[in-house]
Amino acid sequence: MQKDLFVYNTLSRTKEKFEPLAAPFVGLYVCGPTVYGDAHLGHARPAITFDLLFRWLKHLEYKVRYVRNITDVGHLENDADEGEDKIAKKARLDQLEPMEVVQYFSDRYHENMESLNVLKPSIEPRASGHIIEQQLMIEKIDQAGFAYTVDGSVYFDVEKYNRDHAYGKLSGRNIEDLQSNTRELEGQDEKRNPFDFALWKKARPEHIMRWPSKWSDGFPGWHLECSAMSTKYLGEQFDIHGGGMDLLFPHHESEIAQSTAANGTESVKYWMHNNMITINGQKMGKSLGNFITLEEFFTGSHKTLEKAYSPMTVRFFILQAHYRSTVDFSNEALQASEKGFQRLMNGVQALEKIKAGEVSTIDVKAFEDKCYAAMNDDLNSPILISHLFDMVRQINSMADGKEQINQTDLDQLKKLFHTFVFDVLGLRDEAKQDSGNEKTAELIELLLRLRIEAKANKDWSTCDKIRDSLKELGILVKDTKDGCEWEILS
RNA sequence: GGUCGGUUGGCCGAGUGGCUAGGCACCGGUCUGCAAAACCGGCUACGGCGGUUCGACUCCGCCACCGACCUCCA
Repeated sequence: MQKDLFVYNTLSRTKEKFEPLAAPFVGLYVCGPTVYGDAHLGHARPAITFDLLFRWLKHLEYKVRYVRNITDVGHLENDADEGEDKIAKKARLDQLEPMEVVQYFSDRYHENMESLNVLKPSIEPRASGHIIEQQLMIEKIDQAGFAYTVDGSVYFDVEKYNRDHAYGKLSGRNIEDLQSNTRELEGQDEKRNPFDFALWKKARPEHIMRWPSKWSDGFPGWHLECSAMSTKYLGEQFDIHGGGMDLLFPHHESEIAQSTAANGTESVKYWMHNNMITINGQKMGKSLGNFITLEEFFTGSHKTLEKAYSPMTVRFFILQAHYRSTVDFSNEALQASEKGFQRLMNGVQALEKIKAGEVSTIDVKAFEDKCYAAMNDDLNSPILISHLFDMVRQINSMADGKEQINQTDLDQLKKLFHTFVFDVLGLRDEAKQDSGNEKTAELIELLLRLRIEAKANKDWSTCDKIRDSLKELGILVKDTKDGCEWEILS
């Protein structure tokens, strides 16, 4: 009934049937954030995309080990020799210990992820905690003959690797093109070829993040941490590696080369990449300076934002586009998502109040099949959401007495709706959360009872006064056939 | 310049060789003391030019435009 999951594999550029290397176990590795600044909307995309995958795999009863790293070393600011470590740079500016910066932004990241209802990964390793593993991997690569050392720095010999392996297979490049297209950067003279990349870099005297090694006091190269940590926690071969499309080249390409060189085998079976979030049609990114942090979305404090957008609005907005499409940010789009999300939540609440009848005019089984089909088709969350909206309409019709449902179907529908809305899409009803205060709820109920009395007496002015006053407090009153409902507006 | 991807209605965003999602906005109707909500209905598009086909938004070719990557980037 659940059919098979198909995922788009960047390696083959096609959707492939997902078959774990060792079912029911699934190993999933995703490139996490570099913690030297607040997370922005772009960071929410892979987090939510792979959260969706994680949730779906678990729903399909796979036993998933989800590893998402935190990058807290490496990643040079400019180029290999002239640049300084991003973390170190930020630390010097703020007069903080590098690890203090890392801790601060890691905590902020975790808070953002919690707000977005992103599940914690099974393991969240830090690059700085795996220096030894990275050094050991360099040695393996060196022993295999794919590394060379120049003045305390170790480089990966791409040309040699390419003789027996296809460097560029993931990103669709070939070494000749790279030869002619790689920019001439300063201080690259240590490398045999411009496309070679560092495995270990000797630290200059002022470089404060450094570790001792047999080659030099230095730090590991950009791409190494993911290879080392994925190997450590998921094995030399594992199922899925995810990340943003912008990491495809050179990061993931180099990961493949490193792992293959070190272990002798191809490491990843399925490569999955989420697309970018754009703003005014351009990628939102740190380097372009056009990013809006998640915190700013939640508080509405960025000048581009017309208002604050709740975490669930942001999550829903992202889920309404397929993960492999770009999604363009705009206030209009966010507000459409906000309204839509509210409609969905209202539907969930309406469903709770439906009373079963004798017969069903609703096809619950067809609904179920369509939902599974959507998710199994490369996590097509927008299609899933469209089916949920179709069902919301039917739920509302039931509430209006225009459609009917029997007890068996009703139970099943409630279960399905709950599963897909909350467990799979990972949404949560924020209004419900806000009204968590029982006293508040009781007070509102009291006022509404008074209003119903006034209404019975056709005392419209009292009636409207209560409704209007509540609205000013952010509480929306909706009359129904036999009474009224209320909800807290965000 | 190279590689890859995109161009869908007022906006966002799916998708398929013929039956052409969904949300938001807008318009009309039902309901309602009024409003809101809800329901019903309307609005209904696939960048341009050729080609394949009984039939293309969907396949192919060319062109235009946009973007990503080629440097850290989610």
